[in-house]
Amino acid sequence: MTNKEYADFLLPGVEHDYQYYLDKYKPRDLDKDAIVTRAAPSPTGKLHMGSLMQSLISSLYAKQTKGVMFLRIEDTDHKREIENGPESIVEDFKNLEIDFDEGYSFGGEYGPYLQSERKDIYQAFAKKLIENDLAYPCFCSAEELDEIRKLQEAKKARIGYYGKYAKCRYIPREEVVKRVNAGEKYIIRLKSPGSFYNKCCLHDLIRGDIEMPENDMDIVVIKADGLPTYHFAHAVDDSLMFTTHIIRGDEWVASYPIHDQLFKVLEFPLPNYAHISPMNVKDGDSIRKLSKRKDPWAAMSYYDEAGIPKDAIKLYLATLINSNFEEWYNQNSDKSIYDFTFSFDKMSVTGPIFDVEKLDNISKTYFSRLSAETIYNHLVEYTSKYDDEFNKLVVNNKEKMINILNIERGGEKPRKDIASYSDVKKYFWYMFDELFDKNTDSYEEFNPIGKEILLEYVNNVYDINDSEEEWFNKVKEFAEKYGYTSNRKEYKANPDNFKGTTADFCKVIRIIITKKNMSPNLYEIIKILGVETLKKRIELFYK
RNA sequence: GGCCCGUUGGUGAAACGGUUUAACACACUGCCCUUUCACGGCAGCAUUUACGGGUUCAAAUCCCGUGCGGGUCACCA
Repeated sequence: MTNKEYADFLLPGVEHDYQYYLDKYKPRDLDKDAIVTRAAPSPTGKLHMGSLMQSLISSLYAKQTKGVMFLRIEDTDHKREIENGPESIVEDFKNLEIDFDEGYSFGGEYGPYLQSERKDIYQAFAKKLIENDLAYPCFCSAEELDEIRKLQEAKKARIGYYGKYAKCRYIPREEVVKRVNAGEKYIIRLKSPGSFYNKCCLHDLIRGDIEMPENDMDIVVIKADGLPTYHFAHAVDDSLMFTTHIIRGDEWVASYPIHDQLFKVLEFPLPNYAHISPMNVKDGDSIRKLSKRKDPWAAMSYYDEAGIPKDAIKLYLATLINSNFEEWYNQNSDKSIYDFTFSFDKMSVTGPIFDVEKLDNISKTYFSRLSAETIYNHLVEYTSKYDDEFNKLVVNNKEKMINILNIERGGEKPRKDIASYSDVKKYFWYMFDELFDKNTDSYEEFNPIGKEILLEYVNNVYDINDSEEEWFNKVKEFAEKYGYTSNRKEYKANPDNFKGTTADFCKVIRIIITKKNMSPNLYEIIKILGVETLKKRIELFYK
């Protein structure tokens, strides 16, 4: 039996040999510096902050080098897969506005992009290994493996399937044939040519050079279901798909020696690696990895519900990716994150702590730079999904809503208060009678003024056509008549001589019409609300 | 336990042996502006880079050790 026949015997029914695939996938025709990268999620759940971070970084580098970013679904573990896994991932990426140039559901020359559909490809390369005596079948059961582990623990030896512990490595070919023919189940393991006492070096783009012992573990290459392990799939896929940069979580650093060896043994050139640190979160006094279970804000759905724009999140992540991004962006606020040149060596080796307050600030700044029309459009979209009642008001009062959003917007110093689409209702509910009338909040405190005085102001003094300056002058004059001085310094010197300042007078009006001490420009609010509403709310307050 | 990584203020961080009395941004505090709250402006906020040694004329930066934090050791990715 030749080696080739032996390989066919162990992995029968494989349509093509590896040379076929080597010929089939041609190198990409791209600029020399173009980065080809990918998102390679396993369909085991929803996308979260960590996935966004990884895919954003990948897409940033692909875009800025005119490279390619593709999507590959790593569905080699059917046990953990959720229903509609791949579709749900595509959907999530769409919502996050991460664009792919090719990949699962996007098409491309290097597919299939669903690993379960590449079984033949992996097996073809596994056969190559067998032919070269670099892989062998293993008949060990879970129990046997467990025994080996226990033995190693007792002897304080390194744990794993290697060296003399790799007992199936030494089974003669004749016996293998006999056992296979007898129907025994087996998997394919790498016959590791490495030694624990040799060094292997990872040249990481972010972390620099890391020296580790060479791999000497006979790791599994093809599992019992015929599908590859992550390690083997990584080597085969990223070679055949011509990925230039592997950008992935740092939990993979430790298995780099395996990957290094696999690429060599398969005679593939090594790609570049960039291992990114996971995002952390402060939990009391300790710091831990962001957790899908414990941290509601780890899930992207949290931001969708809260109405925090994806672009604001990306802006925040960009500041974590390259800290000099923020300064650049503050000077180039009209540009997008894709206009900034990110670099690997400015990326931090330590995992950042997710800072909700910083996100909040960035989101506020982001909103302050949007036009009222843009916010309006997104608001309609947001409320249609999460707030029917408000959605009706927003849709039926388009002009009014835009006017409201326009208060203190534009110009050099736009107002910064809205940080999410849900904030709009929180800050402006009182602009709608429908919401005001059923609101049960109590009025914030202030020193009262008689109803007659207020009505006198509304009926005799206020004119909706006044400019802001005219309006304010009239307010000052009127308030002065009732003991509210417009001279702040005078008031400070002798507070007892006055009932208050113009500010105190305005406060009364503000609270009566909004219930709150905090609101945007009063003049604009009254103007949008109109005299009738003003009167109605005064009546309501004194009722 | 083995292997690997990290450790600069409340947070993200800059600094790549001397231009550092450790940038910048967020948060916080105070003042100013002001029709409120914000925004904005100004100022303050690490006597010092986890700790201990060493190398050097010179260390946050290089080396060693300790502590602490993290990752990884699956037929999971």
